[in-house]
Amino acid sequence: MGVTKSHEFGVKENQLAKYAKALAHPARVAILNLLAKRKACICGDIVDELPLSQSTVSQHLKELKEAGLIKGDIEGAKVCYCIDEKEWKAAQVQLNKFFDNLQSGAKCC
Amino acid sequence: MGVTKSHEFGVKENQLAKYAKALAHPARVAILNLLAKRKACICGDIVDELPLSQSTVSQHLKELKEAGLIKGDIEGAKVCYCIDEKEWKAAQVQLNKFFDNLQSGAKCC
DNA sequence: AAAATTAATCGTAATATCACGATATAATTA
DNA sequence: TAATTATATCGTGATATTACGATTAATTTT
Repeated sequence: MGVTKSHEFGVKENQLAKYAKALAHPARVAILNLLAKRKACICGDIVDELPLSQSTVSQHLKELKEAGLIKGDIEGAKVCYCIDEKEWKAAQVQLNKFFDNLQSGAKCC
Repeated sequence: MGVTKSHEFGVKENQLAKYAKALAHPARVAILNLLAKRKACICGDIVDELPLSQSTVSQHLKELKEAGLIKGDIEGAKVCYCIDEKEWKAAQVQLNKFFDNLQSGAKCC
């Protein structure tokens, strides 16, 4: 982002932005859909499902993990990724709270 | 994003990613909070509330407008920004559908 | 009409993101 | 043990984002 001023904003705004950022690319949305529907969770299978290289998928998985939305379990040579249900629900609740804040009534313009 | 492959993904994934991207910066979250709570809607007032320059705020407003979440009404020399309630609710519904897709039950890892 | 206010846009610098191939590392199989 | 398989990481190029000051264009005020 180039010299971002994230630190000038509150914890809540940053937390919400962090979740949103994790969802801000269709590949990551697609990955989360696969995990959510348990159609695939082994890294290699996810790679097979997407039109991206192994290294790119690995990078997206890393971002999702850093946002806290998924976790990776090492199973021998393979890695099984799963949605972190607790964080997942926390993200949903936080996003909903944000959207519910819309105050209807007298329009200002 | 450099040579992004968004087009390789479905309309739904891209739509969701578009909304998420709009929320992916704390400044835009802050702006939406101001609009939602009707604390400010005149561009200049929004600028006064944020630790960013006028041109930067204007750029963020443009992105929110392009995502469809807000609209701007010209009022003489000033511009009043408002949340587009229809699109706002559409975004909330779509995000919720996405989060609700999580299938619980037997863990895969 | 001239000066001031308001907001968008332009140009640009710094940094982040996306994507890939190549390589490294670790586990499995032959 | 050697070869194979699975995944992460490194290095890099292309593009996007964030931020700002300066400028522009349009209104409003003086």
